[in-house]
Order: sequence, then structure tokens, then C-alpha cells
Amino acid sequence: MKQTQLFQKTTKEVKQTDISRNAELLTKAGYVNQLMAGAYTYLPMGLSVLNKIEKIIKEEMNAIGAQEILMPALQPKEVWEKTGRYDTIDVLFKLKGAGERDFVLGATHEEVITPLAQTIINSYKDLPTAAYQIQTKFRNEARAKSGLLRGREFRMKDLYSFHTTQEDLDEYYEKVSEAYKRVYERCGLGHITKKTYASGGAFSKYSHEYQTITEYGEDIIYIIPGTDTAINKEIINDKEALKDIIPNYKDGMEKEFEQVKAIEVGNIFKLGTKFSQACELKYTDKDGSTKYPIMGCYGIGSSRLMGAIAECISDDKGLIWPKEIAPYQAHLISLVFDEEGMKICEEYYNKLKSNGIEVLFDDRTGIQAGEKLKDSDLIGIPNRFVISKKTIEQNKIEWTERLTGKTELIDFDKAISILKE
RNA sequence: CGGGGAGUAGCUCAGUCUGGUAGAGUACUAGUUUUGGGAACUAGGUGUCGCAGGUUCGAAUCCUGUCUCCCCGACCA
Repeated sequence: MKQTQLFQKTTKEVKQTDISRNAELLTKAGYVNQLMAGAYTYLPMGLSVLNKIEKIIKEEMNAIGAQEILMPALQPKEVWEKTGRYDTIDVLFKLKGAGERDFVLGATHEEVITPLAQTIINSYKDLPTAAYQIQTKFRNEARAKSGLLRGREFRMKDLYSFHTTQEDLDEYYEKVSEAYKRVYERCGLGHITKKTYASGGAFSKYSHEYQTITEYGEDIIYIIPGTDTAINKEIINDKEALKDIIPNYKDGMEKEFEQVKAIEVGNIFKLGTKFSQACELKYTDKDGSTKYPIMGCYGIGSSRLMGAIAECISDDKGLIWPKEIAPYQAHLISLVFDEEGMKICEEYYNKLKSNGIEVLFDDRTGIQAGEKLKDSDLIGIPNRFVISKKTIEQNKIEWTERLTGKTELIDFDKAISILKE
């Protein structure tokens, strides 16, 4: 893509009061644009990053046998009354449709998938099974904030699994847990994301959250020394839980744990039969008896994850996208402005493209070198290739790795091989 | 939902205290010169001063109401 044609621009300044790092960087780099508190437009490169994150999530979900579906975001009031959550979820968006009919915008989808599952699950032979979707969710947050970290409209992957026994759910739950770990690793957050024990709500003893450590997080977690797991503050005073979670627990030892702020980038719940009972989802077991499937649900906010990555993986110059989610692998920058030089840049650009490399070409003219280089740092594409008078004279290309800042003059063929790694 | 801050040019902001008819930087357009870390000069267009009402000869400025955004807290199936 040529930068002169991109439906996206960098900007030097953002409002002084907007202090979350992800909002500042993503807005400056032009990846997102705020429509209102908690609702953002994703511009081409922003959407590209989001899509790549969601692609990773899909791959990991597919790998554990979950199947992708898509459910409506617009839902009737009635399914929510069945589970009693029409009145208990205070962030539920409620609206009137034609004929004064009451609708809900989906904040989560147990109410939709559980009745749906009845059309598929009739026998123990239909179990276990699992389906997920990635979709725009709506929550009427009293205070949407922190850029992509807490939106009123946001993207989320939600997976639901159905089982005949608790053991089978437990086993699948562990599989999902491993898949989640891979997602965060592939997104570059593996080292600062902790599997965190949290209260299970009405459904089970504990749930697990995936918490990425950042000063801008809303949660406080306690890291269990020598592990990559943590405990959410909400259960840190529950002695029974601590005994359960920590091997060789000694009274008061949690006070020594490192305490950090973190943002929840995923959670996994065991639901038991709460929803299958409420929605009358039943199957016939081997012995002919009627039973309720045991359910699990598993969420990852993909847009929040993108915000967390921007928040955590960046430096004073701007964003630094991990390779797998970067909008482009190469940022080709022309620092020559005569016709002859531009021709050479065009050739490089076309060669990169014909080699199947995702390349953004800064073909803007009449702009100072400094501005182009600063923009490149801000945008955060992993590899920068500069073409200037100097590089043309030597028949080389200048490669800079965004993460390390390491710069080398290399042959063009080597650039191709670096990008194909 | 409680507390605090803010809404003025595409963007970032000054001007509001002390009322007098709209500003800067940046961006944009044309031209000339520049070109490896946010250039220089010349010329040019840019506004319901968030919205509604009130006071006044006159309101961006004072008063009342209201909406929105940001921050802290509460909340977070």
C-alpha cells in the first residue's frame, strides 16, 4: 500500500486530557478514531491489526476443536428474562423496536447459544461439543475509558462448550487454558500475562482470568512466586481459596506476594448447568435418563487485547507491533525526491509485493526525512527499509529493526530473505 | 452513579477573571528554495466560540439549564 493512498493519517497531537497510552499511540498513528466514549472506528491498519489478532484466536480455537459460528447481536428480551439476567446485568443495552417490542444488544451470548444448542444436542452422542464466535459486543458502561481497554462497543471472542461430565469439562477447560496461553504468546504478551484465579461468581468455585500487567490496568493481582499464575485481589482474603490454590500454603504468606496492576484480557468460566437448566437444554444419556449438559464459557476481548498490546509493547517513539500482528511486515521509505530516485523506489516496492511481502510504501514527496522517520517509528512496523541517495549509490538498502533499532546496509535480496523468515 | 476538569478553525490550544464584533501553532492550497530525525519564504481559504434560554446598546466572555468528552472513585454478567 502506498502511504499517499492510505485512508489513514498520523497526527502530531492528541488531547492533553487523554492519558491512556494505547489511546494516545493508536490515535496518533491513525489506527483508530474515537466516535464517542467507548466506541472507535478502526482505520485500515488498525483493522488489519485487529483482524490478525482475531485470526490468531481463531486458529487456536479451531485447534482445540471449537467451531466458529456467528450469532445475532440483536436479541429479543424474552431470552434474557428466561435466565433472569434482563434485570441483573446493569450494563445491558435495552432498546425498543417496531411495535414497541423490547430488544437487547448482546453483552454475551449464553442466552442465545444455549437454546440454539438444543437443536443440535439431543443425545450423549452429541457431546462434547464447542462453538465460538468473534463479534461486536455491547455493554452500557457507566464509564467507558482508557481507549480500547473499556468500550461500550467492543470485539470479543466467546466460546461455549457442552459436556456430559464435570471431568470432561475440566479436561476441556485445561485445553482452552493452554490455547489461551498460546494466543497471548503469539500476540507478544506472553511474558507479562498471568493466569489469575478469580471469584467464580455464581457458577463455580473459581474462574480464571488472563491478566496482562500494566500500570493502566483496572485490576490488582498478586503473583504467586515462582509461577506464571496470580490471584486476583477479590479473593486474596479468602483463606480457603488460598489453601486450595497455593501448594504448601502457610498462613499470611500472600502478604509477601508481588502486587501489580493488570488488565483482564481474557477469562474462562465453568458454568455448570446454570444456563442449560434455565434454557431447558437437555439430552438423553446412555441409560435413557434426561440430563442437562455441563457448560463452560471462555472469552477474549480482541479489541481490548489490541489496546493492551499497544499499551504494553511500545517505547517513547511509538508502537512496536509483534511480527504476527503487524499491519505490514515492511515499511519502505523513500528519502529521494527526484523522478529517477522515485522510479527506483517504485521498483523495490513492486519487487517486495511480487514476493508476497506486506509492504507499506511511504511515497510521500515534499516531506522532510525527519517526519517520515518519526512517522515510521510511531506506526511501529517491524522492519524499516530506507532508500536514499546514499543507498542508491551503493546499490544497497538500509534496514532498521523497529524493536532493537539495529540498522544495517544490506543487499536487496537479503531484505527479501529477512522478510520471508 | 458521586467528585473534579474541559468543550473556540480539520487537529492542538490561547482569549473568558475585567463584555466591545475571532486569534496562534499546525494542517491544507499555489509557487520558489530545501531534503537522513517533525524545513524557509511569499500568497491564500478556514469558524453557528457544544446546545438552549436569560441579562445587556452589545455576550466566546456574565447568569440559568442542558448535552458531550477526559480524569479519580463506584460498578464490571
